[in-house]
Amino acid sequence: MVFQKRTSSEMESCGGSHVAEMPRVPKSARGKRSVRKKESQGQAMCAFDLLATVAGKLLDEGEGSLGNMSAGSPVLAASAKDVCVKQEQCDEEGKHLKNDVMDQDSCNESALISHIASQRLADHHSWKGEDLNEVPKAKSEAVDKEPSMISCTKADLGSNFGAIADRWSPESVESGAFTGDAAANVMALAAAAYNKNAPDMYNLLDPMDVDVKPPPLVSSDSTGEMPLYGGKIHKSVSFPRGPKGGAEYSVDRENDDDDDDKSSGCTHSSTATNRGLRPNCTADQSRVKKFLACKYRKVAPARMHKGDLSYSDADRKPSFRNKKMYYTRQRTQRSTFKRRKMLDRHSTLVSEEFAKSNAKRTTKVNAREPHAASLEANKGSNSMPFHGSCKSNDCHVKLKIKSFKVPELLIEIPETASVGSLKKTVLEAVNAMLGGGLRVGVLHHGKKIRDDSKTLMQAGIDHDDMLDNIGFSLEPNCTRHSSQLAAPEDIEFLETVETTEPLARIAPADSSSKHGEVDASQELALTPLTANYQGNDHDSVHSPGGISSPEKASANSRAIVPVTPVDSSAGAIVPANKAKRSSEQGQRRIRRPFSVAEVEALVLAVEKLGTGRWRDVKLRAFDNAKHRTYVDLKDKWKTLVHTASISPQQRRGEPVPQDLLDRVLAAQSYWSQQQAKLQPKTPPLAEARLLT
DNA sequence: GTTAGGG
DNA sequence: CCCTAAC
Repeated sequence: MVFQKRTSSEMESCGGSHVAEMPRVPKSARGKRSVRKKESQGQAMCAFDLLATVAGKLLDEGEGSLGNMSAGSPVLAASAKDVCVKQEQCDEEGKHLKNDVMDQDSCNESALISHIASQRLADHHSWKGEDLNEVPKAKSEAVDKEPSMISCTKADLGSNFGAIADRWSPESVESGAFTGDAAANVMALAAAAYNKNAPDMYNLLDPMDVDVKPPPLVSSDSTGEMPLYGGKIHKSVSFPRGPKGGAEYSVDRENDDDDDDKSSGCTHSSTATNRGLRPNCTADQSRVKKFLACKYRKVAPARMHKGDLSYSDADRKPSFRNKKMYYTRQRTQRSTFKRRKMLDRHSTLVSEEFAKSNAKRTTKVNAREPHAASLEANKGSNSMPFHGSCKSNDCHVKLKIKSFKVPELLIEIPETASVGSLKKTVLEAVNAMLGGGLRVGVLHHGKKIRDDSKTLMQAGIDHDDMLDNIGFSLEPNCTRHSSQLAAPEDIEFLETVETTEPLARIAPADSSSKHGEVDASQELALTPLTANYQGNDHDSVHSPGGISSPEKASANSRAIVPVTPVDSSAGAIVPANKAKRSSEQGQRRIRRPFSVAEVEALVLAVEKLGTGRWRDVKLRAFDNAKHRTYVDLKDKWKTLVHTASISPQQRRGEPVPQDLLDRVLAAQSYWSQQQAKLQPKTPPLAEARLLT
């Protein structure tokens, strides 16, 4: 009598009857294991601190020694040991926060369940979600914090900066040039310079925060999705639901996802060390620090030991992997966690892989320096030394860099675009440029000094010049590493970043406005990307979940083409190893948020089949959605249950109709109930009676 | 290959 | 989504 249940239910055309299947005896007896060891994480060293300290040491030892980094590396390594390892301090906060939330959740849920338990599934529609919407204070507080965290994590500074700083570092090191601060300053300056060049955009750039909530973009989210299930979704009468979540819903999600994507992209570039950051231990930054620290733990040693940049990611990968647990536990908050996870994963799997979205990011560094325009590199030679260091003479010159000139940027954006998108667009443009590799140009009396080997003196730069006659410019740099950087890996990495990334990101989908020259390269860059990253969020399938697809993402921010005035051969570089890299096994599956329709189908199936039969659920409702595995469905259900048990304010992504969530809870409670009854060897009869 | 859970 | 233990 056990066997027929499937067939029978399978044949049911899922009307309103929820009671269809005899729950399969759950294998839940399997003990749950939370085996994974939590390795000490307290060891996490703050990358910044480390860097700062090391840098400090180096600097303290005199600029002279900085001039020759070939000998500097050993110094670095040595110094690193002495550096006192600082520990992440802001962890607690996050933990508490989480606990709060969790506790509340569980309370909510249990209360809810009990409430539900007494009801029959059939009338689950009757109870309103309002009951669930009460938000315990602690909870709301937690929620309130979220935005800031997100924005920060998002700005996660780092990756972008890190990547850049990192890319600078080779030169910096060799020339004894930049310290973390310098790198940061440069970044800020870049923005500042831009502001200067485009005064009217000053305010737009000023915040420099990546848009957390860009303006709503019309999304086609819930439109073409039905085909997915080939008519398997039965709109039974028992599901009175409002109009499907339309464009407005998807907006948030898009941003959300875009967000994630960004973060993932950030990941790629994150193999870099983030020296541009300041070790202020704000809650936000601490996360960043943690993240960075984790990475840095691995990267730094490799780098230090090798004494140059010749280390390959191949070397790092394994260790990254092994240490994963170090930070897995550091989760402090959901959203942050998610991001970090992605980052971690990426770092381990495709660490050196193209820094997908440098262009998307900016950092708090900028944000905190709204007036970067007047930012000063007043640390003298410490932070802004020239290539031709004044090693030979002891008279150091003090520099005051008021601004950097930035290559012209052309931005074209429809009038209808929102300010937010404008910001984003500009930001992208700037970042694309920055992310594309920069170098500093030095101008003396307006004349460019090209010979790096010249000493300042030889160049005719003396004290008197420093303040007024010296100018710095940021220039796109696409050739430098080919000669300077040792490791092919790095070159590859950089090239990838420089070319495909920014271009692809910005490339207008409709070639409506491009500047000829760059065009071709865009094509080049875009093609391979499509197979990887862009495809990342772009649902190749019918799934409307495909959020930040290029079209959507840049719907309002069309053409931004960094026009590189200098001899930039950018775009000439062919992203050769793109495919190779991405195709490597480890590639994380692209994120495909469940659409409301999918959720509905899932709910429907679960209502009928129950939890614990995901394979059947899959076959039943998602047989045609090859990208949805039963594990996915199971996971989705898990999240749905959770989602349903939290306040609407805490939910993210495309809103799931409350009634659906209600059904989720109802079904969940119902089926868990069934399982419970089965556990204590309750004969199937009981079930049969219940199911009647 | 499935399930169930933790991450 | 990923990873795994336990089936």
